[in-house]
Amino acid sequence: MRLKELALHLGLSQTTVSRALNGYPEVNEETRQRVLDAARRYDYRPNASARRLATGRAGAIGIVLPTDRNMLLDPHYIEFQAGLGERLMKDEIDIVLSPSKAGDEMATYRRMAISSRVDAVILSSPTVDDPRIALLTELGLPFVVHGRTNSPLDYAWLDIDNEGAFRHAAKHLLDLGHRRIGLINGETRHNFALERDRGFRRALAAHGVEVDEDLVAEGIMSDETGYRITARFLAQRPRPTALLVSSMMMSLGALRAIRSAGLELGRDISMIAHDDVIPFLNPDAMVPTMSTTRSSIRAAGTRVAELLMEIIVDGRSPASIHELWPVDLVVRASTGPVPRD
Amino acid sequence: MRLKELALHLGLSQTTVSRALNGYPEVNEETRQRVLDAARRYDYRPNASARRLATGRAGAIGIVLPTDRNMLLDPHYIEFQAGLGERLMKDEIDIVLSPSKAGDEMATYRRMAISSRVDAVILSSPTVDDPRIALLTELGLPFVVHGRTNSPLDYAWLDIDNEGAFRHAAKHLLDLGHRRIGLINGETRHNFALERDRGFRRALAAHGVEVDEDLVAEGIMSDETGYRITARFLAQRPRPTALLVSSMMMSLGALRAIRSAGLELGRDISMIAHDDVIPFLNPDAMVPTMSTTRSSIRAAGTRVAELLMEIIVDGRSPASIHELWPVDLVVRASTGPVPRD
DNA sequence: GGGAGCATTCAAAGCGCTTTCAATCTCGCG
DNA sequence: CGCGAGATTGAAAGCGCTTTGAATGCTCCC
Repeated sequence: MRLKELALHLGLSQTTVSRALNGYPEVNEETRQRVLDAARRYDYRPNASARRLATGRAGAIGIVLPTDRNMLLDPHYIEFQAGLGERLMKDEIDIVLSPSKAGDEMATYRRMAISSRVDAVILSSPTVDDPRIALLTELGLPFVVHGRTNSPLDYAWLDIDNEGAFRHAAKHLLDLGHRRIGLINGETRHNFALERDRGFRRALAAHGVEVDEDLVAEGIMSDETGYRITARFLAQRPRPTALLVSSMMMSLGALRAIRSAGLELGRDISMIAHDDVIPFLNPDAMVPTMSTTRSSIRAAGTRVAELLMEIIVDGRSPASIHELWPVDLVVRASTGPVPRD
Repeated sequence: MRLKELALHLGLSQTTVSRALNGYPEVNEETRQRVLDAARRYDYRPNASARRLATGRAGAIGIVLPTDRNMLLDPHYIEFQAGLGERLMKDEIDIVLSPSKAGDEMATYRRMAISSRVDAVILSSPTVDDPRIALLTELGLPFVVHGRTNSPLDYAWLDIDNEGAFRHAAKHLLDLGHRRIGLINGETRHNFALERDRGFRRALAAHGVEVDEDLVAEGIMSDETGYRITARFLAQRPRPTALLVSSMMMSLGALRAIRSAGLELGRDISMIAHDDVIPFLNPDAMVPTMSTTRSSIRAAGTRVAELLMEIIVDGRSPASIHELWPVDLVVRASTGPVPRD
C-alpha cells in the first residue's frame, strides 16, 4: 500500500492524507479520523527511504562498530545500547551500526555523514586525544560523546565522575587504614581510565601516602587481566591490603587470584570495583558481596539518546550540553579494615 | 556535492556518471576513470536515501533489539554482532537495530518490513515455538535464523549442533567414570537449551545411567545463576562428581561455588562448559584451564551475514539454507576421572 | 556508398514521500 | 449583497538517485 493508493481509496489528495498522518493542524478533524482509520485498516506505513529523501532527515542515529577485538570485548557496550534503544524507541528512531575495520573508523564516520545515513552519531569511550571529535565537528554531523576527552573544541558530552569515584573509593580504603592499595585500571589511552588513575593518586596524595608504581597496572577489562594483575600484585612483599578495580569483570578474575593465593576477600584483603550495573554481573550476588562505585551505564545510554533527540529535533545547541554524573560508593562485604599481621 | 553537480563539473550527464560509479560496463574506460577521480577529489557519496528509494533496496539488515533485560543480558550477542559486521562491512551494508519493548517485537518486525527499512532481518536464539518465523514468512521479509525451532515452515537457518555437543561432552564424562552428572542449562524455552538437554539425556541413556532430575537446572546464563545452581547441587548427597554447564559465564559462578565448598575443580569435581569463544572469557586463561564444547559465535555471525547477502543479492532461496555446525570438545584441566572416596 | 552493428552518451521518467503555493468554500459582518 | 478572513483541500514541484528508451558517432563489410 502506497500513499497514492491510500489517497485514491479515500478520494483525497496525497497532500491531505500525508498531512493527516503527520499531524498537521490544517486538516479537518473528521477527515483526519477517516484517514487514520483507513491507514490502520490497510496497515499503511510510509516508505522510510522516500520519507527520508523528502524530509532530509534520516530517522536514525549511528554508531560506528569497530570489528576488531579491543573495543568490542566490552560487555558494557550492550547495556549502553539497550539504554539508547529504550529512549529511541519512543520516536521510532533506528540505531544504525556501521561496521568498520580498526583503522578505518574515520572513513566510516565520514561516509555516514556525507551519505546522510544518520542524523547524528554517538561516540563511546573516547581516547584521551580522540581525533573523532575534530572530524565530526568539521563534518557538521551532530554527536554526543559518552565520556570526555581533552579536546579544545566545545562538544556535547555526558560522563560519569570517574575521578571523583576513584578518589572517594581510595579515600574510603585509606580511612579504613589501608596504605598499600593496588589499582587495576582499564587502558589509560581511554580517558575514563586516566581520570580514575588521577582520582586514585589524588586521594593518596591527600593522605600523604606515596603511590607504589608496582601496584598500578592497566589492561583490557577482562576476567583474565584481572587475574593476571592481581596475581602479580599479590606476589609482592609487603602485599597490598586493598585493591581498586576498574570493572566487575576484572574483579571476577581478581577474586580468583585472591582465592588461589589462599586469601579471603573482605578480611585479608579489601576490594572496591567499579560497577556499571550490568544484569549478569551483580555485586550483591557475589560471595562476599562486592563494594562498588556504581553508575548505571544503561541509564547513561537513555540519557544520551534523550540529548541526541534534543539536538536533532529541538535544535538544541550541542555546545551547551555537558553532564557530569556523580557516582555512588556502595560499601558491601568486600571491604574491611586493614588486617593486622 | 550531489550527483548533478558532479556531472556538471565533468561535463557529463547524470546517467553516465551514475553508471561509471556503479560499475556498469557500457561506459568508456577513460570516462570512468575521469569520473572516479572526480568523485574522489570532491569526496562525493551518493545520498543513501535517494539511492534506496531509486533501487528499492535498503542496503541494511535488521535486528530487533528487545530492550527488556532477559534477552540482552547475553554478552554473546555482541560477539555475534561483531561477526555480522565483519562480513557486512565489505558491501557497506548497515545493521539497523530497532529497539522494541518486550511484547512488541512482532509489531516492530512488521514495521521494518512494511516501511522497507531493511532488506532482511536476523533472528537470534529463537524459542521452541517461535512465532516470528511465521510472521516473517507471511510478510515476505527475508530472514536467517541463528538457531532453529520446530516450526513446520521451511526457513533459512544456521545452528550449531547443540545436541551433539552436550551428548559428546556427557559421554566424555561418563567414559571417565562419572555417574552423578549435573546439567546447568540455559532457559529451555530457547531451543538451543532444549537441544542440550536432549543431548545430555541421550548420552546418559546410552550408558544406562538414569537422570537425577535434582541435578538438572536451568536459568539465565549469568555468573549468579551458575553460582546458585552449583551451590544447590553440591549440597546434595551423594554429591555430583561432574557438571555440564551451558556457558562460560555460568561456569565462573559455578567455579566460585565449588571453591566455596572447599573442592578443587579437576580433581574433586569435573566440569565442561560451553564456550562461545568470547574474548573476555578465555578458557585457557582460567585456573584450572576449562574443558569446553567450543563453537565461535562470532564466526556464526559472519556466516549468517554471508548467507543473508546470498539471499538478498544473489537471490538464493532461503529454503535451501540449512547449516548445522559441529562443535568441538576441547579437553583441558577441568575434567578428570571420577574421584575415589 | 549504405547499412548493420557496436560503443557511448543522454534526456527524461520514475521511486514514494513532503511541502509550497494556489484554489475553493464557508461564514460573519458592514 | 458583497467581501475579506479563515478553514480546508489539491496540483505540482521537488528530494537525489537509477534506469529505460532513444540518439549519436564510428567502424566494418558487402
